[in-house]
Amino acid sequence: MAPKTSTLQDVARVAKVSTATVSRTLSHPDVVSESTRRRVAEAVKVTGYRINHAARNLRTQRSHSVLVLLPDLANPFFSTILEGISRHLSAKGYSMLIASTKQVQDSGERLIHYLDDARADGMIILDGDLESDVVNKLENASQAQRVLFACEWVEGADFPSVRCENRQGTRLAVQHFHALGHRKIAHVTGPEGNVLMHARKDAFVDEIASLGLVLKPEWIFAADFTLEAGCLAAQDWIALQDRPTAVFCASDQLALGFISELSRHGFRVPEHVSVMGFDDIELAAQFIPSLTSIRQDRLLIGEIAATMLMERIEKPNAQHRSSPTVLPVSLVARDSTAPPH
Amino acid sequence: MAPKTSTLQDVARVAKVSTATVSRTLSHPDVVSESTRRRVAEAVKVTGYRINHAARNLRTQRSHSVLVLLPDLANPFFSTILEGISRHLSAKGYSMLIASTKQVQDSGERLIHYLDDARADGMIILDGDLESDVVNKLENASQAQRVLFACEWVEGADFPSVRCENRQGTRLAVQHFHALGHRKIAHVTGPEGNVLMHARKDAFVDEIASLGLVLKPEWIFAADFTLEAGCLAAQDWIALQDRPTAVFCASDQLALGFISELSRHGFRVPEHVSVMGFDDIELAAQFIPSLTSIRQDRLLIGEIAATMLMERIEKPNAQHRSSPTVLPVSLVARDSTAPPH
DNA sequence: ACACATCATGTAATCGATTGCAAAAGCACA
DNA sequence: TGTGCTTTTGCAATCGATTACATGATGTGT
Repeated sequence: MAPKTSTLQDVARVAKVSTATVSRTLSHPDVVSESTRRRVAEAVKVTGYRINHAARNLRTQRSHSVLVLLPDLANPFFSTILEGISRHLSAKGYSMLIASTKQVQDSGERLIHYLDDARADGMIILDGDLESDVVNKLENASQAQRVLFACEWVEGADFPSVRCENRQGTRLAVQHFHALGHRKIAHVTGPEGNVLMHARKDAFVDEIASLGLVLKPEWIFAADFTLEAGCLAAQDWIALQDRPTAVFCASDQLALGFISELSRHGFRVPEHVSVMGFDDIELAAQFIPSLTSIRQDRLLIGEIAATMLMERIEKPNAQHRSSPTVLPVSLVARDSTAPPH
Repeated sequence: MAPKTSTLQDVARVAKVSTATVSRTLSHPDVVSESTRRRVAEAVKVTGYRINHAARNLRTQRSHSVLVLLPDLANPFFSTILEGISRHLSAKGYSMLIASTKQVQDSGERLIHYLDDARADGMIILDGDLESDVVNKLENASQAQRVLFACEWVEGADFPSVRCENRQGTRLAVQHFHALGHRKIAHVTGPEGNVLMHARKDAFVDEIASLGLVLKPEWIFAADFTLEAGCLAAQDWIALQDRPTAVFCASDQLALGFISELSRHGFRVPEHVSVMGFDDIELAAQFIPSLTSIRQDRLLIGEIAATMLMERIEKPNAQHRSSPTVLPVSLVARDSTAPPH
């Protein structure tokens, strides 16, 4: 007894109307008469009809789904953003596809095709470090409209994007240290070439300068956003003769790794050095010591990204803003920062 | 100049063969002659042909995508599992859809329909706490084949599943404490009603008994898997007259919260109390103190789940094993556990 | 040279919903 | 009752790939 799902035809037969009418009733209820609307509704209930997405997708040339591309699924930083995206999409009847840019099988080539494949109507990219030929192909007029960057972006390309106030966040961080009395402040950067890394590092250098502080070159530790890199940076800090009393890390993961490695070598935070991160991930508040950080509202980033993308998908002809949408950040002061001993 | 993606027809025209032949060349290359195979390959290259998934999905009645359902996107525990699933799926040309069971809009009703909607060929569920009417509907003969549980499962229902050795992991934990010399051991449980919570709690009680240890009722702290619950449990522990010297938490998040709250009240781990977790999430090694935990290979869980599901999707008639696949766990000893002072 | 098996290819129906166009029905007004 | 307009419905083509079946080409054995 295969419960063979029923089709528009079945509904039409039961309601004694044509399939065209059923289809109209379902997608443009206002154009059919009150009475047929009732008949069809009844027939739908009787037959247990469910629309077949494959058929609709083929006919309408839309997949009703959006691809989200992230550099690394296993990075908790992204999960809240996904949650935000997912909420908005599913409320609008869209599905969310996920793929990772770093996966060997998913060479950039492959990812691009989600769009012309009829597999996704648009994509949200959370990774600014795409290979440039991939970016070029995406910029192709027919596609750029349906691609949006969130958190990160590609310098030079003009895809729509949502991001947080990286410069302002960095400024807040430096000012916080300065207000506490720190004068020797270090920075652990993100990965070379990454747009966030540059935005934050440049803002850091600028702000240090505008406060009239000294910045030795060896107080900038090159790293990437990971825990491990934070540990390495801590080793570098330990090795210094003239140690900064405060360290601004470009991500919370970095900061956690940094603190953790320090503690393994007998240094305590904030007694020996103040440390802060960026992102305010869930764990920041629970770490020991709890981590001062720059908070970005990741749920909101996700929701806005989804909203903007759907706008562009559903009204491809409308004039959309081209400047990036920039969301505010705030400083959350916790135990990892204090005045210098 | 819309680059209008080309279709089978276009390829057929260029290669001067019928669309049927092109289709065959692409999906069953062995049935066409060497020469047409070359002609078609050439034509595909010239036209830049990409298969239209919507069309194929409609015709073949398969969506070539799998839905992964998780209780909470923002929980980092799941991300590595997703990574594992994603690797396998994308290698096989499948897409991965993600949805959250806790989302208001996604009432169970809605989730079920991904399958008969032609939106997904199967689903992997990482949440054992589905409402029972949802489970019932899924058990419907035509669907049960295409649903698989990972990590968690539903007691009584017989969907295929992959999980780790929860009992054995718990036993290892208790034995570890016992070997260190602990005799008063507490347990912070998962959420009431959750299958993992029960598996681990029961195993805990059993193992304590079989080692001949005392277990006071107030040494079992009811919680759920979150950081916050861990903090609360710590407060309960602090409030006890006769404090256990070791605490086994049902998840790493719990353990981190527990330790963190203790530290806020001046207690140190492992000096005042040994603590261990379950899962061995990335952060366990970096926390201060680093966390002893029971390791489950989440990447492997994901890969196996995907493999099993695809087996069932692609060979619906084959006889598949019905007993759960159970993966081994191991104990990773770190700094959060030590002999009692 | 004929009968027959084998292999390669083409023809056309099909999956299920949507939609332009035209026909029919309903309605108002003279 | 007839004319003209609006609203509601049906017909049939369409989206693009797959595949059962038919047809044609090639080859083999006697």
